[in-house]
Amino acid sequence: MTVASDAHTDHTPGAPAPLAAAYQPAEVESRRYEQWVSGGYFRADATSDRPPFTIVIPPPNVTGSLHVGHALDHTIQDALVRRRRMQGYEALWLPGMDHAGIATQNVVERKLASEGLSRHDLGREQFVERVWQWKAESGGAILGQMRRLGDSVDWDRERFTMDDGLSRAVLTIFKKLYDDDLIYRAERIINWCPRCLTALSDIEVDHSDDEGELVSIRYGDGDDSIVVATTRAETMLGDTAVAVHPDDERYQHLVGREVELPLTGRRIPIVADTHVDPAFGSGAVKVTPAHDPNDFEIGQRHNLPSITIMDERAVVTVHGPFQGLDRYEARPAVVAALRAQGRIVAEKRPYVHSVGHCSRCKTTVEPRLSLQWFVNTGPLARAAGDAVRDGRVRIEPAELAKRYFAWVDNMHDWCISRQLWWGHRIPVWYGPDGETVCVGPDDEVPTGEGWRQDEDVLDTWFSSALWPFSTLGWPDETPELARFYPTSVLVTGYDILFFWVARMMMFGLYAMDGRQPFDVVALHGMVRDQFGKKMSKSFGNVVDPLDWIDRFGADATRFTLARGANPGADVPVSEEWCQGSRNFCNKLWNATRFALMNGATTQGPLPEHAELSSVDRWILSRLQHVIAEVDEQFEAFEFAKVCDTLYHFAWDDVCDWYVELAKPVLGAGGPAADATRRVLGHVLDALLKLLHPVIPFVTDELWSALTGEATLVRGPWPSADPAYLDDAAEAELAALQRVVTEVRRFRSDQGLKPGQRVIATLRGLPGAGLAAHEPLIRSLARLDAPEEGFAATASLAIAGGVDVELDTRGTVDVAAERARLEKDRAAAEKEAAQCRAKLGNPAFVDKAPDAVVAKIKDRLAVAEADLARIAAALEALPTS
RNA sequence: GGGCGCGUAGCUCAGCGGGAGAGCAUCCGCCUUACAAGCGGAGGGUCGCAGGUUCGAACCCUGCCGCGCCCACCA
Repeated sequence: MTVASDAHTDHTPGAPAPLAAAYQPAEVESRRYEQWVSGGYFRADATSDRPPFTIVIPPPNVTGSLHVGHALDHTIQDALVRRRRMQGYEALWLPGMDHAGIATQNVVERKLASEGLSRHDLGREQFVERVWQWKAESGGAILGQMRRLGDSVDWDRERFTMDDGLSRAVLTIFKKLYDDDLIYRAERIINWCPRCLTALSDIEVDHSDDEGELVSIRYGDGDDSIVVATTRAETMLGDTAVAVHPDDERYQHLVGREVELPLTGRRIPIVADTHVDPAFGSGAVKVTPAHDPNDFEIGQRHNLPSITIMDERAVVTVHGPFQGLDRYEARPAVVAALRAQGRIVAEKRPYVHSVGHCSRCKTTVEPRLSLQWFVNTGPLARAAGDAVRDGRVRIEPAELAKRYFAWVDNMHDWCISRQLWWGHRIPVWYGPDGETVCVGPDDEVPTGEGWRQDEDVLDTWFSSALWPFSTLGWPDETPELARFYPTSVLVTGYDILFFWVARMMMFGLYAMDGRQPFDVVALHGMVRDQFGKKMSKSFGNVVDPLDWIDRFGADATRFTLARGANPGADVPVSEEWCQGSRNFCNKLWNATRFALMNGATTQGPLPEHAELSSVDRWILSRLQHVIAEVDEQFEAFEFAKVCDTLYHFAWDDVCDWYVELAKPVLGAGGPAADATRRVLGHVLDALLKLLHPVIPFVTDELWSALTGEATLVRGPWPSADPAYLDDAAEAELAALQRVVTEVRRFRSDQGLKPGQRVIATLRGLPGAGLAAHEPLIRSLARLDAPEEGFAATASLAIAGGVDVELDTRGTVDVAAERARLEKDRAAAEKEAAQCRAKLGNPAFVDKAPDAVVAKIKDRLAVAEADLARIAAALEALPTS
């Protein structure tokens, strides 16, 4: 039998728990998350008197699982919320998901297609039922991923854009907008997807440069003929005019007259319109009001008829020979027919031009005249712009506000009807005599013969635009709404600044009587690979966050993402960097192990100032700086800097120096050791708290082991205490580090083994303020005290006035040492020369600030002193 | 066609008016009693190019070259 016992059997509360030899994330993560949820630590109380802090999650689409971009988004939000929670705020992070209308419908339709079915085979009701089934599956997977990530969301408040409450909010605002004449129904040109068979808003259309063929066609004959160009020849069947610029002298004589439209026998007018660019092509444009947005507007201006020539599947419906042809069949057929008549005067192939595609299925969009519902965005968009202009809402980083203004200040009316089945059905009923009734949540639905509801559903962004207040109970005046609105920060990628943020602003300000939906919009970038490339399946560089969590831990995954997250900037990540983050977590683990093995404690106050060594005072001073920096960086959403600051403090200051300096003190015992145990406990306590928002699992586990407390989820958050700032101690430790580093460098250059005994004298320590530290320096630099027969064979001149004379007889490599000193001398000479040059320049001495001149003088003095010592050291070298 | 941003060490980036930095990678030496997922040390950059402002420029201004993103109704 041994005395060693299992780590979890004999641990009593309040006593430090023994830690395993290395951090094993999996077990800790599941145990801690369970503890956090069952302890109710993430629940936000609408009735407490703490200051509120609210973030509503950008609801993930129920189309699949979370990708690494979500992991970034969630890590940032979780860090913000966790810090506020530790600071004593009533912190609410509200989770939920988006029904994602067209995207989800497409996913389910694809699944059906693999069974050989279409949605029409099932019918509307059954199809929607299938989508709800899918939502249950996919949504469950997403919630599981959020748990793995460690998201500290309030699970009791989870919402879905199609749950009862949010549907009620949709009806309420639709009615309000309708009554305020901000929603209307009109026949307009809209983007139409002939595959999805629905209207699309501008932002659901992706433009790309595609190859096409530009053909020039002669309309009319003889003196009355005019040439127009098009990439969509089939649309000429619907032409109702030709337009020229009013100032274009070439066509003055034709304006007001008619020409014959080939193939159709129709005669169409020539109109003058300033939209036409006289410099492009022939300077004449064919006008197809029913199939082109510009042409539609020209048609409106000149009272032209609109002739729809294609159905919703983009199949031609007119003119015998072409009837029944798909647009891509009709196009060459029309060109061939025109060519047969000798009307094709020029062809340009390939001709690259911008073409719109359905963002969901990539089908080329066909502009189409149709009857749709629109939101009149004018007044709403103006208010949305003003809220940022007058500073009520801050966009971080500020540069991206320009993009926001460009968008809201030029917004077209928003087409909100979609010819889909999955979504909020438009709450409008049409009566038998043409009556139209908009029905709010508490209104009676019209009954009786002939009444029917609009078949269409609302654009998915209509409901997500309500997210910041609908999730808090609006339209009811709930305690949650009163307490948690406006939300504090909206965290999202800059890619949906327009899609979502601008719309939440419009509806939030409108529904909440001018109160903004959030105070700050904190934008982050896209996650990319280690070479800055976009992640794509075809390129094979996609990272699955769950894979990293499995292999390196949730904390390592989060730290890797946060470490690259500068405001608005893209975040490059790689597996190697995640390994580095894992190593960092393990470093913290081992540092805490060391502390516990040596009796570090967080019990009781820190020792009095007089009992603290300068080493203790140094690390405490550094800690105050770090706390202040981290607070500033958090407030500025500079997560990369937060991580960098804490990484270097933990690894360099605490582990590499403080712990190493503490070892001999702890070994010696006595009051000094006791003070060090308290300081070490205090520093680790603060460090773990500062890191907790970013890497919650490992820090909570270690903090519990260190303090015996259950969890630090509720804080407190450390605050900087200026009383512990100590410039003298910092200067002293900097000098100590210089001496130790120089000796180590000497040993390394000399090829001395770490075990190799080196005896040395240390001169000048009192002058450098290091008198008390000789034992520590000897310990860290592995220098033995001089003994009988000591003879210096090498000398190190160290900035700050310390000389180390070493007796390395039998081991020193004179040539190597000489080379080392020569290199140092060259560096010092360069430094001195630079300083002298500056000081020799009267303009510099005259115009530069005194502090800068004084600094240069100091540098020169140091360099000159170094040169003197190096010269002496070279002199002392054996000549052979 | 407009707008925004970026070019700093092999890679990814920080620094943004007074001594060129970090992480990873590379090289050398170490199982030094918390940690080899570690320790110690080293090498590596005319800060895209050309002008200008300044006592002084990676940093401010102008132009050029090369990248990236966003918006837009190029028939």
